[in-house]
Amino acid sequence: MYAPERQQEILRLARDGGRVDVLSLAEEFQVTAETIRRDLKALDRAGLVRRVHGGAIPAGRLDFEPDLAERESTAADEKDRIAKAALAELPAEGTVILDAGTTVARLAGALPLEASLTVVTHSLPIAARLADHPGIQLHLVGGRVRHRTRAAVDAWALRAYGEIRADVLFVAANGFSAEHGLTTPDLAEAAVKRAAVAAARRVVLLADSAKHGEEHFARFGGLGDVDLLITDSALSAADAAAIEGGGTEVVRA
Amino acid sequence: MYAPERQQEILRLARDGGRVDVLSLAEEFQVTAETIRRDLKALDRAGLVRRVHGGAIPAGRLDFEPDLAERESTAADEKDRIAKAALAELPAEGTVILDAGTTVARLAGALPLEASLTVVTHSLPIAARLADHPGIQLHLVGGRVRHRTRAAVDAWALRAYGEIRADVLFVAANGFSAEHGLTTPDLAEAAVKRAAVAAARRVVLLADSAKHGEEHFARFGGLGDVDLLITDSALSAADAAAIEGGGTEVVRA
DNA sequence: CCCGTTCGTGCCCGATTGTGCCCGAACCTG
DNA sequence: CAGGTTCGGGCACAATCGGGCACGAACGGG
Repeated sequence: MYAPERQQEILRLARDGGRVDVLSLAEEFQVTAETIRRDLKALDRAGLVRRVHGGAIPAGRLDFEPDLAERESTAADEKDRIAKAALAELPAEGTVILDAGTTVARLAGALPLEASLTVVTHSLPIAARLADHPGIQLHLVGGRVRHRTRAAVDAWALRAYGEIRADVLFVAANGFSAEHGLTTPDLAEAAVKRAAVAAARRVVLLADSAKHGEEHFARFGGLGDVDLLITDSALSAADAAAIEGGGTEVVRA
Repeated sequence: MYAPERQQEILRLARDGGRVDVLSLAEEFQVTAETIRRDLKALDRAGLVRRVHGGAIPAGRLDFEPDLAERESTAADEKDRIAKAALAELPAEGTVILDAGTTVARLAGALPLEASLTVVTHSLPIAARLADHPGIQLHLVGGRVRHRTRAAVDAWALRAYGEIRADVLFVAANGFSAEHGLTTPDLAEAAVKRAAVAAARRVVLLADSAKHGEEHFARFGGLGDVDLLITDSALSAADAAAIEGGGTEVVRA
């Protein structure tokens, strides 16, 4: 039996039973658990199942995002501190744009209940989190929704950002550096980020220090577009000074 | 049972019952209270429940009037049957628009995992539910988000629906009757519904029989705009016949 | 026909995760 | 304010994970 056949069958079993587990599958297909793990990883990357400890669940069954709750726990502390520090950059009143991303989602969750703001976002999880916040006027930016990031992209999103002007944008990036600027793996998302940057008077980049020096496929701006970078204390003082030399203020939370 | 499964189930219990408590959950799932606390913490971090001493309550239900919640749960069976019946109206492939509303949300949750569709919606909960469905290309309609319904309205939404053409629209209404047509309490939502109706080749109305004869502030169309009404068996045969006389097919699930 | 490359798989081992237990602190209730 | 309940952080243990390495089969160019 070939690997793709096996994966197809695993997917069928997962959908039929609502769940599969590594050891039973290994027994069933007469292969080792490692191979099953590789299969599940492949299916997970394809977005067809959701990997869990010990097995997998077919995608679409869960209506919450485990990664938002726990998978980010590796850098959760840094992200929390960054989000906390970002609160200080919120205007007392006015309009802010929230980009997609777990750190920005933390910020959204940390918004004080008495905050009174207009928030614009193209991120589905962030919108869901803010929808019942009493003081927030929420504007959702539409578009095609990418499965992986749950963020809206493409024409509708670009046009919406082209029509507005916000006081502050909180933006995330998968990689940032003085040389290569701000990068992210997906072109469509990069385009939306670029449009959001253009729509904001002030740009605040939220990125933990692990992103520094990283470089991904799509570039959506340079550090010169960023007024303030909020990162964690693991960014070296030298790197911070280099960035500040370019005119970007740096906060190490 | 995997942790995410348990958390999903806890979330369901919380939404159904309006509340959950740590000890009962520990008993129910045969784990210790610590584990339940961790689950609740994860759900709390994801913004899906709100943690309280001794348990948790589902997020977003805080401002719900109890009688509204109760009415919702009493009609749950009907809504489920209606949603099930609506599945038969899905095209094998093509584009469908999903309006906001609890019955339509149930339809969204009941979409088979192997479905392959393009879905357009302006409802935040429905979008969240479909965002990681592997076979669905999801397009989100943006706009101002109303707190109460978590649906996007106003200019962006109207323009988006003005630009598309879908095979089927599944629409909800707070009231429907041959005389007064389709009504809902909010003008802005009515405008969006009207735009959605105009964007679809076929209009399917999902409404339990309690909505029949009800009349609300904003009217967004007549029964003549509806090709098919799916309701429950409590709608009298006479009423059904009257509606069918107007050219609208009626299914009593 | 040969041989280097690639891919799938199995094995090993340190790292991670989920869960339970414990205890001081915080919290409700009366 | 007192007493019991619940919380949350720390620790431990077992299961699982994932990266690295090796082996063998299939493939393809010379």
